[in-house]
Amino acid sequence: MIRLSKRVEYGLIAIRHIATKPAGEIVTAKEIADTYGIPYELLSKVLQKLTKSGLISSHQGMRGGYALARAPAEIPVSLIISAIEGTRQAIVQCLSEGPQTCTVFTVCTIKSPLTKVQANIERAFSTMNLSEIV
Amino acid sequence: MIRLSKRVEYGLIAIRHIATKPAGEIVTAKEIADTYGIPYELLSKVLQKLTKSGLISSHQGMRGGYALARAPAEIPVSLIISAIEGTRQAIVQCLSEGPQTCTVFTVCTIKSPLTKVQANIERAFSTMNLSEIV
DNA sequence: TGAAAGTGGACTTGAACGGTCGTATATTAA
DNA sequence: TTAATATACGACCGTTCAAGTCCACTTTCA
Repeated sequence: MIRLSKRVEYGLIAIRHIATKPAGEIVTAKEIADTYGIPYELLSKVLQKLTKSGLISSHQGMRGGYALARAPAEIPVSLIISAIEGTRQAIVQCLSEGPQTCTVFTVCTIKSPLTKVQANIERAFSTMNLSEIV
Repeated sequence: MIRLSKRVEYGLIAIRHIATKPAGEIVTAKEIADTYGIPYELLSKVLQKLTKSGLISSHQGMRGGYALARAPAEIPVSLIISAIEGTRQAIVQCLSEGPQTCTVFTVCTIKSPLTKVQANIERAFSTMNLSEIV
């Protein structure tokens, strides 16, 4: 009924993998890709997104790799998802776009009831953090 | 971050529209399509799905149309969604497919934590019914 | 009988996603 | 200083899927 993208799936697996290591230990993208059979190039991009969002830190060059940038308890699942998917999207267009761009805004009737559902979903993702996944 | 399909969106708008009418009154697909600016042909198929699932009843021929088949309080939003989307899908492949088809099953580590998130989402949709949307 | 309504299959199109390739850049060890 | 190893990043491709369209058929009532 509702599905996370492969990117997010890979991102969750990867960041969890990093979190299982002793704090500060550096993990390469290749190690993660090999361990879980994830396409290396795709995983790289996901990790780069997580880096840009400040959830993990990257270290270039030889002996480089990735490490957590925060404590696992400080990383809610919702942040991981929005970091990877970029534009945060709502369950219906009306909720994520401005009212002026919604074609059926004046007659749209399901908007307000769905905000409640939306809030529930958001909470489902934001109340769970990385420390609970490890 | 997570989005309902247009079909579901149209379905919710439509069934809500039907629910606002006096019980037993018949509403045509054309009326709904015109009112909300929804493509008629697409809406028809959505309504057909809702009909096949027994949420609404259809009346063919002239002066035909659709009416609710149950009381609004007996129609949870989750049923509307699954009626339209057909196969109920999980947020990650692992949860909806059998374990044997999941390529990373043996090493997949995020499956069990995500079942909790999944359950929360399901509950968000199943606890709300049509009578609360009208 | 004809107009109005639902039924249903086939098709097109566009965007998004998963995945790949190639290259540039940074860092470290020898 | 150089070679190896790692991330960074943009361009590209193929497939899939959702949205939308078209059209032929059936049913019903006036």
